[in-house]
Amino acid sequence: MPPRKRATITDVAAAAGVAASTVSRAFTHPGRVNVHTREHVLAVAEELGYAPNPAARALESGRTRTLALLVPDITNPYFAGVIKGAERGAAAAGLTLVLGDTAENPAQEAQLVRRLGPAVDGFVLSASRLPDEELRRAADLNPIALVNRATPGLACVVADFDSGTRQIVDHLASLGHHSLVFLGGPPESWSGARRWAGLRAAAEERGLGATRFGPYVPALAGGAAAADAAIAAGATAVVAHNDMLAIGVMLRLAERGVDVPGDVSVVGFDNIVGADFCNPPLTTLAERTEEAGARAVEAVAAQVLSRTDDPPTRVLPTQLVVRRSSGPVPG
Amino acid sequence: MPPRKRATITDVAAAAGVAASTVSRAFTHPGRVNVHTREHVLAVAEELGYAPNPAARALESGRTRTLALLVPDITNPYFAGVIKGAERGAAAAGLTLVLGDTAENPAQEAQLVRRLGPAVDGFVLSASRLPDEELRRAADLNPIALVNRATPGLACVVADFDSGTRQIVDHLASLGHHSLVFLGGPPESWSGARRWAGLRAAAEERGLGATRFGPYVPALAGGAAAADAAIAAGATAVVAHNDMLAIGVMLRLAERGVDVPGDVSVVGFDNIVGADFCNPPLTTLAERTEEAGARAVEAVAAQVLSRTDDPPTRVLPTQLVVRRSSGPVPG
DNA sequence: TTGAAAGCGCTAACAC
DNA sequence: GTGTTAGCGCTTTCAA
Repeated sequence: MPPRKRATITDVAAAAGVAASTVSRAFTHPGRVNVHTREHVLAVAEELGYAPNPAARALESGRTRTLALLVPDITNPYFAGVIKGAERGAAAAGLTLVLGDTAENPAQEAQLVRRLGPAVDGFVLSASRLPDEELRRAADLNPIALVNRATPGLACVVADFDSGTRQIVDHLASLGHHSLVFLGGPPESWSGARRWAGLRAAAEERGLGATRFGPYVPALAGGAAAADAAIAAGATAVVAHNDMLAIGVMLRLAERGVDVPGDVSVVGFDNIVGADFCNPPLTTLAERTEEAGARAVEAVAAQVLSRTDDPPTRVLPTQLVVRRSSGPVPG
Repeated sequence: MPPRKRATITDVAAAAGVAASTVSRAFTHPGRVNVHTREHVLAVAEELGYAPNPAARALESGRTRTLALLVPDITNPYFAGVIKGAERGAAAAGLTLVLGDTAENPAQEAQLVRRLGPAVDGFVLSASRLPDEELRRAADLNPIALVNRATPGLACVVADFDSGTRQIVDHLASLGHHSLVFLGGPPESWSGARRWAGLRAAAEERGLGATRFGPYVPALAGGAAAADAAIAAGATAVVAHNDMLAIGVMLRLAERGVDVPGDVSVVGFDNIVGADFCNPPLTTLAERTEEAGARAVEAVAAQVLSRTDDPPTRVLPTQLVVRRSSGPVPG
């Protein structure tokens, strides 16, 4: 069964008694056509419910006016902000956004990049799991911007983890803690590595001890093992790979009768929806995820217009949101 | 600046020493080409990094192998499940998913439908705010499936609110409550109307009183006003339009020293991420949002293949998840 | 089994 | 200011 028939530019041209090219101009170069003809053409188009066929435009121009955003897990609230920001940025630039879920799987990510490549003008890759080399190869075919992943030669938007981790360490130090335990996430996570590196450096600077446990599943479910390890180690302050893990940790701590923040302070990363209403509300490092998404789209759009040799890396500020899960060291 | 050059079918044909049509066949009708030629062609294509241009295919066939999913608010965790399910369904059918955020705005939704129409094979509209008539008009041009919205003549996937609301009322009745207060969401919300209608009917059946307050903003922020109204009315059980509102209500109740569930029981709708870790964990009606997304995609895909006169309405079961926010009536 | 040629809807280059 | 024409990359007749 054929798709419903839509009015084409020829239909409009015939109905308006002009050439197809005039209809085309009326839409794309309104200035280059007589005001009267244009209005007439637009009226006829409206009446016929005509809308230009993007596929045909794309074929001619090589531009699809479409961007793809690939995220590891659409349901992860962290990416909701990135998606929202990218959506907003794309809409502002008159671009369509295609969304892809890579299921945290590099192979799936590579396949999507390959398959979507010819259909889009560029990619925003959020928390990409692809090796640097593969990213660069993909960037030869399509403009790419990375979110929370830095690869030399590619446009990147990253959170300022150096400042962020220092804020966390300063906060814990000011509460009298002498050491912290980092509950790590997936080993391949670029931002996970940056978080730990930053914490470690800041802790050393401040004379705090810092230990890393894990890797744990960066989800509620990963919290039990992480919390048990932290308890066994006698930690007074734990910093989790992300908020979901942090909340999972607090759930387990409560289950085991450990008071937060009385016995243990808990800090997360991301400031997701829910960090404000979990129990106790979570102290966490807020990233500007929406802005990151929007900026990444901008970066790709800019590269579409003029290929840059040295695309920029943008560092977005981070801010520690102190809630009730962190408090003075016990004793 | 022109987009990067990609290998075209002609490049592959030239490199393989065959005609373009043979390359085309090697990809689309593998059976109709000599095994040797095909393998050779595919090898050359692989080497050149060739991938068929979807825009060109779409132009010829009128099929884009792309579906659009429109949601009122991407960041709302409720829609994360729908998105995930739709994404999965689309991937399974070899379709690309385009995502659009309508910002809860009917005009924006209409514009997206219009603009995306020629670029996609069909739409999944989640919690559409469009009037029935407009939906039907859009359905003349593109196959459409609705999620949690029923419009005669269109394919719909809806949650079983009749059963769901009965489960809620039965649960409250079994706890000894004599009446409930419904804290309503947006007046245009189809599912909001269904929820209230169901609660009301079930309450009457069970001999419980049921009152509706609102409308409130269906978000954390709407909770304060809603909670205050419930307190003023002396409610022992409140059912909120959705989980975000319910959690917002609990936050305000805690602030005002009202114990949940000691003084007031709170029930939500949606079972979002966070309903399990808010304080206290929320009793809520779980919908199968992922399945809804996947089924809706299936429904659209089926209509693409053969236009049906009477597309089906699918009702998905709902299940009350009892957590600690609901308890025996006080006194 | 394969090649040549036409055409999908649109835009741009070139006439007039 | 507007019409004519060619061609974007691909699939699909139609011949061979």
